[in-house]
Amino acid sequence: MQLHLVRYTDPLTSMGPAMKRKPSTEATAAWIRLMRIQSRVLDAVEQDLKKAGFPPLAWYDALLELSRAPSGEMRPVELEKQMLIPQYSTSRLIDRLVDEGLAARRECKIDKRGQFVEITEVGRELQKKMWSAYSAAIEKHVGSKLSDADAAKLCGLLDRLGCSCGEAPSLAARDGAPVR
Amino acid sequence: MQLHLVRYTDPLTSMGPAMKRKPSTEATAAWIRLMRIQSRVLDAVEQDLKKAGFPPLAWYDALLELSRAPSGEMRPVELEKQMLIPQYSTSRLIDRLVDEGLAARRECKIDKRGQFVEITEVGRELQKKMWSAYSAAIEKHVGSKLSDADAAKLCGLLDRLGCSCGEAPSLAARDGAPVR
DNA sequence: AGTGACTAAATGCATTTGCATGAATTAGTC
DNA sequence: GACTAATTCATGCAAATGCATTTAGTCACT
Repeated sequence: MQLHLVRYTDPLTSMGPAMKRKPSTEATAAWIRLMRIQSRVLDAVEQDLKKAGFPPLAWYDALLELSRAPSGEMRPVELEKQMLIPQYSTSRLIDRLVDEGLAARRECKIDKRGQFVEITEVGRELQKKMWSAYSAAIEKHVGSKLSDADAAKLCGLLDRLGCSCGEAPSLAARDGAPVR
Repeated sequence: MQLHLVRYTDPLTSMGPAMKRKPSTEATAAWIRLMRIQSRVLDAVEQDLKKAGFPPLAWYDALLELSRAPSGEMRPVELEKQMLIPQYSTSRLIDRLVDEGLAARRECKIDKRGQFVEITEVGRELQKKMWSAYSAAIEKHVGSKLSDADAAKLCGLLDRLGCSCGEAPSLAARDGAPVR
């Protein structure tokens, strides 16, 4: 349908060595759905959490990662890799967790550039409380709209776009769901 | 519809007045994938556009909506509804488009509270140029990883989460892909 | 016409993000 | 060991975002 674009709008497209193929209507539709639905569902879940008086989801993700780490501590760099967020973002997220008494910075003796971040008891408790509200929101906005079989299919299709998202499903579902 | 909900009853669920049903591992896994993959794919596409020297996707969406509107103009409120972004966000987006000469504010005679926003020739050109890069990015990050049949399946599954995202696929793909 | 409820859009202010850079430390190389 | 490159983390600054409020205009009703 957008053939006319290819045909005469853009001579650039046919020139470069970087040949630009146009997506099928199906692919485009999938892209749109992926963007719109994700945004809606995420919004809905975050709103639920917020209404219940909880901090943003990113905090949960960080607390979950920390709580899973051996002895509840990890390096910021590691956290950064797990959460797939930029370095400065991690740094500031940790700032806020520390400010709220949910985590603490510990000196790192083996590498003096770095540090360790350790989750506190309060942090662990918050993570658990949040999971209760969070899981309810997931059920409400995802689980209740899809059979398990369909959810699994959806996973499979999405995975092909990202080439695996790291974590085994069984692990992920054990006591929480990291997001980004 | 959601028979699986009724199937099992754990003690937790049947306790509170606020019935918190836990999601299945499949649902949780789907949620995680939806969040992570979307974020990755969106990032990848936005990066491609940025590297090509183009403004953010939101600009494209707005320009596309405007270019589709009869005589290339619409009310901010309408744009807001189409794009599913907050009112203040629309207001500022328009500011930026106007600053760059991509759109112009027009007086609205029938309702003096409001206004019309009209896309300029430059705006239309930018929209077309962006679509060329944008569509290439969609093909690269979505189309090339999924058969058309699978893309269609993915659409179907996602649609069930959001209960339709407004637009008919054929229309959406005609000359662009609005995102949020 | 006057009042109050409502809608369209803009804006002030605090918070958050993105980007680039800086400071400290470690690693690699000769 | 001295020098350069790479790493870990923090931060200043500009831009973007979210939220609440303001301004201006409309509408319904009496």
